[in-house]
Amino acid sequence: MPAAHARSRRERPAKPALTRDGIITTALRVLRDEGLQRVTMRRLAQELDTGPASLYVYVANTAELHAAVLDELLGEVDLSPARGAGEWRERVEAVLASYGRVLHEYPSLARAAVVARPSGPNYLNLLDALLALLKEGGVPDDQAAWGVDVLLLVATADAAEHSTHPRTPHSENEWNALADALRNASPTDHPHLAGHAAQLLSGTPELRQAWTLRVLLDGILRTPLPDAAQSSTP
Amino acid sequence: MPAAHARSRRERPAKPALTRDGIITTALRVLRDEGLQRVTMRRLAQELDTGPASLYVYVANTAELHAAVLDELLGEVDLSPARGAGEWRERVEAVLASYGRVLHEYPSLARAAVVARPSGPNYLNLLDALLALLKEGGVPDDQAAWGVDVLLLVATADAAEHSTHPRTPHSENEWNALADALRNASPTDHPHLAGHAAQLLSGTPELRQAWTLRVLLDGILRTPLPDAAQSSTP
DNA sequence: TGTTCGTAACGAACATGTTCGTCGCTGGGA
DNA sequence: TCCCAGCGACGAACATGTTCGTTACGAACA
Repeated sequence: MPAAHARSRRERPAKPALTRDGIITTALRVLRDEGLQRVTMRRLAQELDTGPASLYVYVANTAELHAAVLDELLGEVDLSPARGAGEWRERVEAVLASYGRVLHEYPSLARAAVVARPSGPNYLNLLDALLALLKEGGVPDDQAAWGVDVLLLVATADAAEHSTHPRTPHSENEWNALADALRNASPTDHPHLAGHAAQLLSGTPELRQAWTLRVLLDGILRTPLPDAAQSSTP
Repeated sequence: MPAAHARSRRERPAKPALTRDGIITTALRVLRDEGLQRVTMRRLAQELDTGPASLYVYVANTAELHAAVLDELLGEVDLSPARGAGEWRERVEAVLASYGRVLHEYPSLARAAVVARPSGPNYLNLLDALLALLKEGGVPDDQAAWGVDVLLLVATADAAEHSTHPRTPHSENEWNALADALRNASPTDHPHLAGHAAQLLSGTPELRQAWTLRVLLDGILRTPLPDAAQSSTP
């Protein structure tokens, strides 16, 4: 019955052609309206009046879709500290904190970002801003180039780790599992853990992140690249 | 027809009672025999002669199952450098390299580990070994405590990122997408990216990991904890 | 005008994760 | 000996991700 199909097409001439951009735009709308857990292939297909299979021409899989969505969201990261005044370390901290805040809004996106890193314009803006700050701080170009990668890796992984919903009992239990394990560490089996549980578990996520950032900036600033790395360009 | 059920039970008196340990052991067997992609709830249920729902009493979800499996696999990490002789930094590098090698064998496990960190005995051994090495290197106790966390976070996230199968064209494409984006960066929009693509993309994963590790160790060794962190124990 | 052919789109199918309501066994009390 | 209450186990159901083979459309050509 081809007539029925043809007619359904004719009746919807306004239907936009399937496009990667269109898919991502729709994904963003669904994300804001119903949350990330509703940003599924099927839901988007329904929204675009097609079948799930059609989307796979433009998007490799759900993870890549989420990464693309994240890239759009990255437009909300506040890069103004990069152009402002003040101590460069604090400004790096401000930019990464803003990045972290965006990731924390949509935890699953952080997880997606660990695997499939975005490469859109907003991500490039972020890279550029961080590079500018590092150079301003006197970090040699090559160290800065590798350094931004590590900074974003840590920020992303950190968000992914701390971003299991506060509501789920699972994360609570898992965290307690580790905490209990540390507190009950046997002095003979794990001499360096035993008695140090408090230290290992101390600090708020914010304090730890701030410290980690200082560790990284300090190390990036001081550590020259290995000699072998000067000319290799894959 | 209850008789059928009863008889099937009688005919299999050797069937072990459902146990978290049993589930994980079975998961390990399936992992070695058929790869991680076959370690599914349904496959395990079939292996244990039960339904998928039964497993959820002992395992919260697939991610936690994978984390538990990873914890078992962590037994293969070579911790002998921790007890050996030599420069402590190189021994940290050796331990983390071994850890990375285990993760690289089963990429999805690395991804699982970013979200749900293990807390089993093997993980504790790893923590203890790293702590021992840091202390040997003269790192203050509190800095070492926070430092091991960062070290493992980076090692894990790094494995998760570089561990998309070499076979899938997706990862290849995504990497090229980022590389192309960097190479074509406009000098006006991204002044710090333009012309520096080579630097940003240079180096083998191994060289970058080695550098990152030096960055971290150097920073961990030098950076004292913030004052506010001395007494907080959540 | 009528035919052919490549490409995009599609419907249906299969495997998976996760949850819900029910069922059957087991052990303790009358 | 019989009953029953609690609990672990279970089957079925639903939503999802992903793939396969087929189909409709429009452009090039005779």
